[in-house]
Amino acid sequence: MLNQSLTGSVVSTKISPPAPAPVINQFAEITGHAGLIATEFSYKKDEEIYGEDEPAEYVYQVISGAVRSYKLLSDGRRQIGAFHLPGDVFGLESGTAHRLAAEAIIDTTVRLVKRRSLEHAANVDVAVARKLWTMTANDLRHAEDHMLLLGRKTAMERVATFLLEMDRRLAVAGMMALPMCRRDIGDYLGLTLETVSRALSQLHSQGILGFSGARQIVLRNRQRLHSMDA
Amino acid sequence: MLNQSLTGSVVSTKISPPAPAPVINQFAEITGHAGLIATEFSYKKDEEIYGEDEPAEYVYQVISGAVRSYKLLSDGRRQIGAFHLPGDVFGLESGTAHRLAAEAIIDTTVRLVKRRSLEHAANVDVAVARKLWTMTANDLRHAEDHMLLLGRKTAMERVATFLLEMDRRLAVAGMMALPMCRRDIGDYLGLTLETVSRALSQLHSQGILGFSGARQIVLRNRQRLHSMDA
DNA sequence: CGTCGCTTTGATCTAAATCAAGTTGAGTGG
DNA sequence: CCACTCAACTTGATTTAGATCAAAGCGACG
Repeated sequence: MLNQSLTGSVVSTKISPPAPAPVINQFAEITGHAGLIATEFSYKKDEEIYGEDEPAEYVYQVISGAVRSYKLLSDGRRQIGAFHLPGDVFGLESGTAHRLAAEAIIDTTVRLVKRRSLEHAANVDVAVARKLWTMTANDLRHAEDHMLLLGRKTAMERVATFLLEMDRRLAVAGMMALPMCRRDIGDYLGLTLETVSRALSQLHSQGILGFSGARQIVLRNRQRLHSMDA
Repeated sequence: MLNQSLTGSVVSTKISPPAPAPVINQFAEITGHAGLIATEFSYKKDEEIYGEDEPAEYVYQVISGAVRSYKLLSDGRRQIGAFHLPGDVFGLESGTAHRLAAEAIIDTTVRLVKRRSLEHAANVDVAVARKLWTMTANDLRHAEDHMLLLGRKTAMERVATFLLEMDRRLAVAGMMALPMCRRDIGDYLGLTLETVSRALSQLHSQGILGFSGARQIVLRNRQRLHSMDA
């Protein structure tokens, strides 16, 4: 398991600073600012990036593709805590181990830097330290919102919240191409895949969304969806 | 709402450094190290400490009593994200607003420091910055564990997990005195108060726990409880 | 152009919610 | 000190949202 994250197929390795990517955020900001060494790496669909409780050697940023972070119970029940889309940083830990496992949902390329080198940069530069704290605080905010969803929202409310989240995060030209299957959505929302499917069908029949293929969705009435998200 | 946290009954205000409290943790560590000004303050049972989305002027530490942090849906459904017990820091935000509301569960005394002064200390001292990050990361870890509970555990598993958590955090001489009512427990576990009560009754009838009053609980078989927590 | 994984839809089941009384016990006032 | 009161808790009866079981569609890819 240790170094498992290095067993995927190598695509390229290069020094980063002027990031070449369609990714314009925080992580490049940090790697640029602190002169860290970033490497690119790719994973096939369903490949594990790291396991739960595995030593946290690297911090990752999605360049292309999509990742799920999750916990498992001993009998296989799974809770997905977050989906990571292009630009998102994941696997950032304050301690030495990953609290959730991570897998590529589809073929995915990530940028990665050694956790130790980020921590070193944080010791030297308060702005880096601040950024790490802010990124963890953003993950916490998402988790707090998601606890409310999991503990108290109905199935329809959960699906509405999910659609609005994905619309915000990955809609291009008013359409979203979901990278994940119905089971992943269910394991994110604390529902079964059948319940997710039924909720989507109902929204479709009400004209609130349109499909072009099961995973290509257009929201036709965001306002009504907002009114359903509780 | 602004400054609401100053409308409670004042008990005392004093400069902190050599903390007089039965509380030995992180927060005193920071206030001592960075020479911050800490104030004590008290809240009556069910009094609001701050509201959701209110400006985060202070960071708090429980000296005595107990606090619930929660979110509400518009129709009143409530999700308690965490209980804060003596020694715990709460209300720490990386941004400028509180993401959850906080209320005293019973009469409670807290120590508080201005968020701005903590942030200033973090700009000067990397160790303080690191501590703030670690505290937020610990909250995130708890939230991640709780998402698994809320999304995937059965009612009995949730109650077993709750009992083991409270046993770890507040048992004295093998007995725990719960400060919160069944409804609070339900709103923490994503259950109704009746379901919580039934699960506790079942554990009682199986001899796994003993009661001396509804909120005084002795765990008689932690191992069986662990085997039920999934 | 066939196959297999994904998705949808239908039928049935069930864990937990809801509705509804009682019971208990901590705190109050006589 | 005792009795009263009221909120908290327990327990029972019934309902229900979502899970589970089952069987077609469909569509992307080899």
